[in-house]
Amino acid sequence: MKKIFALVDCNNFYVSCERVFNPSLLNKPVIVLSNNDGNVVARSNEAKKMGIPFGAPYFKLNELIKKHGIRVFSSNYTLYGDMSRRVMDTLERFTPEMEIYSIDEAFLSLKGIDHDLTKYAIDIKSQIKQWTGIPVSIGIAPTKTLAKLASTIAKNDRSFKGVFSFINHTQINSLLDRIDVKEVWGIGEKYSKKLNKNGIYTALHLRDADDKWLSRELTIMGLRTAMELRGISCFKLEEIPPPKKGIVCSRSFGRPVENLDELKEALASHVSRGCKKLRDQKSAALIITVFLSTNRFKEEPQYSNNGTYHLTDPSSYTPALIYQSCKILEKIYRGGYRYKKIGIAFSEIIEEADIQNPLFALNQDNKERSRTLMHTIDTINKAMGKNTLHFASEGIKKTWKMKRSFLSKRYTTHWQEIPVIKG
DNA sequence: TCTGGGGTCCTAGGACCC
DNA sequence: TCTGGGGTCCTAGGACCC
Repeated sequence: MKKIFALVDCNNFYVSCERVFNPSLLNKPVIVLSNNDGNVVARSNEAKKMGIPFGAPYFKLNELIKKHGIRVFSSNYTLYGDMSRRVMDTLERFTPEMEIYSIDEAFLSLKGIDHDLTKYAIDIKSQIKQWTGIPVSIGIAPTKTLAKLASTIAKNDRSFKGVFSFINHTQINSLLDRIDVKEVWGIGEKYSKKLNKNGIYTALHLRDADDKWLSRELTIMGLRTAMELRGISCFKLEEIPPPKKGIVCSRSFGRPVENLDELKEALASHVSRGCKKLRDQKSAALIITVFLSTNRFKEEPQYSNNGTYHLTDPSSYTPALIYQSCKILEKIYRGGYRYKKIGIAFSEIIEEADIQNPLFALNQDNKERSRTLMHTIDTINKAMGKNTLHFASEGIKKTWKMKRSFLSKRYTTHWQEIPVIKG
């Protein structure tokens, strides 16, 4: 049977989440900032119309914000993560096969749905709106790449009311010819420039480009993208997310940090989060990398470096990894610089099931104890809230923590912050 | 004063081996 | 003086995504 994909894409997701719990934001320009209140990562349609680009640094927008009364929010990932889960739970009721592609997007397989596909998608859309308050756009097509484009068409052309399907469409060529090639999934800035230089400006041009040229200039991935535009499916639905091959945890500081002990605190809390991610996916790492850097936007002495340590046994045991990463930090740290960011990366990640106990492990008891300790901490934190228990090395005051000056409440996950309806 | 964080895949080139 | 050929593994870097 022919494949049929639907891409469900939440409109301006973070802004929409804020609006669900704060209706005064409707029809107003709203932006949401990245971690540390750095850049704009989500914009309402009104904000987009004012010409605020994705990624604009917040501090450059002061005037515009004042002039137009733009509402500003810090990223509230606790809220967005929970809203995402609600949207995905709703989608799951409509199809057994689905891939959660990102916090605000999911691919569905509509193979075997025998009623009118567009009508079905309209039902999905209104159900999500009703149950979660989040508006979505839905694109339907025989390949993922076309489904992505279909959802963009659905979003941008109001006459489609949020749903567009390429299936059995008679005007595909003229539609593809109206889409800039850089809108195509997999074609970024560099590739679109290269394509333009060679006379390829639209999705239609890319579809009809020469295969050999494509695979030479854009690698096999570019060729696959063109194939997908032709309706030949090359990217399948990934229903079960594969375990991560690398895990990175880093943050920039709310203020410059010079002091080694403060860097260690920040590092320890990143390691702690990273180890939790390892344990959540039932895996352990063999390689730790620590990296730190100064603020590259400042005209002041710059330094960045990283250091790596290979563990003898794969581990996800927080205290051990904090210890090792601090040793790495001591090696790469140079005094006299104003640091902006520190982070940790875990690689060579092994699944727990594949870890063989070393033949002559003398410390089997210790291992068992470590595992129990981690499990206990994770369980308590799950029940009582993140960071109920944490390691002393992560610090108490954490004055280096990221800035989040415009944080909304955690409406859906904390009893104290639940919205109250006044009668 | 102020510029995010976390991933994936592919390729070229070097090291090393027979 | 001559400067093989093929294979594998690893790494760094480049491209992309949200």
